[in-house]
Amino acid sequence: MYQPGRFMSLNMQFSGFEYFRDYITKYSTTPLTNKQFELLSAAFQPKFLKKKQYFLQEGEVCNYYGFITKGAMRQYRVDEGGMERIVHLSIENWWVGDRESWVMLTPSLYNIDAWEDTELLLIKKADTLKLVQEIPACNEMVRKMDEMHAIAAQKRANASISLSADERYIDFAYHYPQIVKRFPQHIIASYLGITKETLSRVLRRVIKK
Amino acid sequence: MYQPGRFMSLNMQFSGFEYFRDYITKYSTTPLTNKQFELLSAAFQPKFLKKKQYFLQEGEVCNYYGFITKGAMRQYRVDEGGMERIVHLSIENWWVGDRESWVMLTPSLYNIDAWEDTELLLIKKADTLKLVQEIPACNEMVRKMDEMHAIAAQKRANASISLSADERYIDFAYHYPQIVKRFPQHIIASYLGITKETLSRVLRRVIKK
DNA sequence: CGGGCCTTTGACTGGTTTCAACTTCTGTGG
DNA sequence: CCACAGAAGTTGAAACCAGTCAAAGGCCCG
Repeated sequence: MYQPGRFMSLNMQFSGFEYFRDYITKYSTTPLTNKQFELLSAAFQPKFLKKKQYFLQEGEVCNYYGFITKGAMRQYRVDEGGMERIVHLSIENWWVGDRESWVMLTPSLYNIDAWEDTELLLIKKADTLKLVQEIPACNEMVRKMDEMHAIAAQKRANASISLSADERYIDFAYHYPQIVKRFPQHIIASYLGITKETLSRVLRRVIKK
Repeated sequence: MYQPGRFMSLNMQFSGFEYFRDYITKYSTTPLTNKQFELLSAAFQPKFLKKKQYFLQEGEVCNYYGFITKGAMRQYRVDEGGMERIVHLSIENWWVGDRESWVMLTPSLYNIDAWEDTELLLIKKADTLKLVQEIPACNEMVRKMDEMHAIAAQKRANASISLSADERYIDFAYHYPQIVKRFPQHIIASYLGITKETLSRVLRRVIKK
């Protein structure tokens, strides 16, 4: 039975696959050879999620990481009061997954689901280890991603500690306009750690200017 | 003129140098050979800081990272109102440095100084790149440290967004009792993003239980 | 003993949350 | 194409948590 190369088949299913190539090459100093890119591509499998469908549920171990080629997803936990606390929002060209569970192999505290119909490229934990060892550019990319992730988290902590609700929204909307457009207000509010009512009032104030 | 190996000389100056070896080996799956360990050691230089002395000042680029073998340090920035906002506290067996400046080679927004008399092992940016390339265990260690760092930063961001002052203190004191013992309350308060007065009241409430 | 640093306490203020009611928007099935 | 239900956003009033300011007390070290 004839089976086309994984790379080709992926390419045909996802118009967004080229974004992925761009993303990879952007992060590595030495450009990937075609050979390496195919090796890389072969490690990924496509996945479709309909709106509201889970990518990961609380208690599961995050064995897959996903690169979003189309759609929008959210990561959140449910607090004691039953409120959904958003900890992460991601759209095209971003990764999704629970980093802590992924790295430590512990059950996740979070849920991740699709906010819109979404197309993903999935990679298994074991396969990343192989890739990182075999492709230097890949190793470098992962390290840079971790660094960026840490820096971003640091900034977020600083923001939530020292900025007012108004400032926090303005700052976020400035840096991530695409995200703000893509999700409803109450989701953004939750991500910023304020209530939807407060965000509504913030917007009234901010728009005035 | 006779010059003993770097490793030996370091060993003699720092009783805490063995902690460093433990630290390294703990993080790498394959144990280091003596050869590798010497190579590693040669890249580090000892440094002493007296209490209040700066390791890094706002505006400088962080070209060195430090491993603390003895002492305690703080990283903070000064806000518009002249308040010192602590962003990081570290003691023996921890690293110090401004990750963002270190990674991006941009001027730091932070100050880092010694809270107690401190002994450090310093490494230069360029040397880390070499080590990471030449010693696989080193590469692995750096990646794991990045991962841990990213996870910790994430947790801190979540805590500062969704926990009350009481919860934040309890959580922090539970996870980092050594740090709490080592610094005065107003420093801990600043790190948690609350005022010293609030922390004082928190403690009164918490101790009651 | 005095001075600096740290902590505690009280009164006041303000930004945010909470709760509840109401409006607007949107997509779906009859 | 309208009707309607569910989701999203708005508004007001009351309660609350934490910040600010000011003053006093504790503690340690020279």
